[in-house]
Amino acid sequence: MKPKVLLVEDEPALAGALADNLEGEGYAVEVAPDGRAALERWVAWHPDLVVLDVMLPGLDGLQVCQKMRAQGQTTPVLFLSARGAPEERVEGLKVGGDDYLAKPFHLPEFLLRVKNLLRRRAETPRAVYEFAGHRVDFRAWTAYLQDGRKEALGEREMAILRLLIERAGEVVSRDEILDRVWGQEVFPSSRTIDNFVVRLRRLFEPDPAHPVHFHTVWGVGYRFTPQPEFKSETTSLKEPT
Amino acid sequence: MKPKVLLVEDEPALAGALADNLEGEGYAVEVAPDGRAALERWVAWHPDLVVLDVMLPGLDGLQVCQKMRAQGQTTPVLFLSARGAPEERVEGLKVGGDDYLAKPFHLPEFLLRVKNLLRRRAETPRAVYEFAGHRVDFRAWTAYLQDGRKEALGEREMAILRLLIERAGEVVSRDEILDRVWGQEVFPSSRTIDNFVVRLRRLFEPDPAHPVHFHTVWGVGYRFTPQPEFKSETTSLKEPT
DNA sequence: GGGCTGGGTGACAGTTTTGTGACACTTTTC
DNA sequence: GAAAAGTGTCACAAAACTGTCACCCAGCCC
Repeated sequence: MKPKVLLVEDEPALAGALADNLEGEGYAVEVAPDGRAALERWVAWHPDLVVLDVMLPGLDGLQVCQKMRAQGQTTPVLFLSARGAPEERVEGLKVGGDDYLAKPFHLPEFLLRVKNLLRRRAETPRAVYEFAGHRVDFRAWTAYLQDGRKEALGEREMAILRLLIERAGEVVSRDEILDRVWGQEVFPSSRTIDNFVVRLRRLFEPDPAHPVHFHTVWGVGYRFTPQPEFKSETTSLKEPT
Repeated sequence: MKPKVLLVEDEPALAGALADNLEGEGYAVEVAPDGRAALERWVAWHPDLVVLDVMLPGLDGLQVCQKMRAQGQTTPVLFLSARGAPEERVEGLKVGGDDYLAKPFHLPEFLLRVKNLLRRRAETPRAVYEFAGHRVDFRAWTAYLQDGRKEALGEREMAILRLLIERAGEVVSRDEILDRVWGQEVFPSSRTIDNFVVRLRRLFEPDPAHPVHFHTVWGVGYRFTPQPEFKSETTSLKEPT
């Protein structure tokens, strides 16, 4: 899956240009025009890197970074600032920024620094997920099943699994899966997604015909549930023996 | 254990001052006055971070960094340079540098950036690595195989081996191998990496056709596993942590 | 210079993954 | 109920990717 970059910049022209360039490098980009929007997108989207302008209307960049760090998140942050005063740079690094670049900057340098910071993404510790006795290692692209089997995961397989797990408990629509996993350009047939879900069920479900973890939400998409819970509202309708 | 910083700077006054400050921050510091000495100390001492002046007598900083990267080493590198031209910064980042600071710089900023870079990696690279009865000596570019044979390793061969070993258990993508071993500018064909892996397998795998250590991760890259893992289908014993 | 040696390339033959269409089956809607 | 819409599965084709091999090239050491 493409690395996700959250770009926080209030000047539309610069924001647009940077976004284009980042997209050209193969990143998924979202733009937030101010601090509040930045925090909101950050929580909702879980970007892999935040590019943060220091001067912003309302909440400034430093405060945004501080807020994020206060929540124990280690998402790398690259500061951008018009004033390149050393004291300010130090401020930025002190509140937990990982890099600091003064405007106006050299575009290739910016892109390289972004790439550098993202390189660390693979090293995040939160790469193993466990549920119902299975263990999925996203770094090793491997699933250790409950029964001890070890299975290698394909790229798409992993992407879908990761997406569903990230949204555990929520319904993820087919459209969104298509968007996230395949990108806007490609449109595989609807059967394709099903196929992958089938495979996931075969791997993780005790009884693939009666899924406990990978629920189908009719007319919309799928929902992943770590624990086979019995929610009164949903199960009361029909329960086959 | 104190983080080890190798400071490569030919001007004695500056070198002394920086060394003092770094030591004041609690790092163990060694100083190398030129490129050749830098490589020598690097091999012998295995620092956790290299602070590298770009302009050096003889071998310049960029070349030093390139040499280190060509050996698959991922030790973070912080470049220092009198000329802050953007093109030069980009050069530095391209050969695998992790950060770039223009002289004259603000001391607190320097110290913060050092701290930042050290935050990344805790594990110290080892000079000699053993697995499955083989022993690899990265200093001597030599592998002592399980059966007693002794094999010389080429530079690239070593670089890839080292990179994979540093990331043991993790998938290392082809892109990343290219980046770290060859640098951003060179693009050897995709077959090239395969070839080296083939060679590594021939050396270290009991049965090269069914690799136990150098796994292919389809569509992405390779993964090194020190311990031969149990085959999936048969046993349901206990799992590695 | 002439033969090594380590690196790098292109071709080719596998492999594995991904995507598709057909078809049966379920759930909704009317 | 019956028609319509949406899903689960399967076999199979199309792509994409990897393992090898023979071979080329550039330094390097006599």
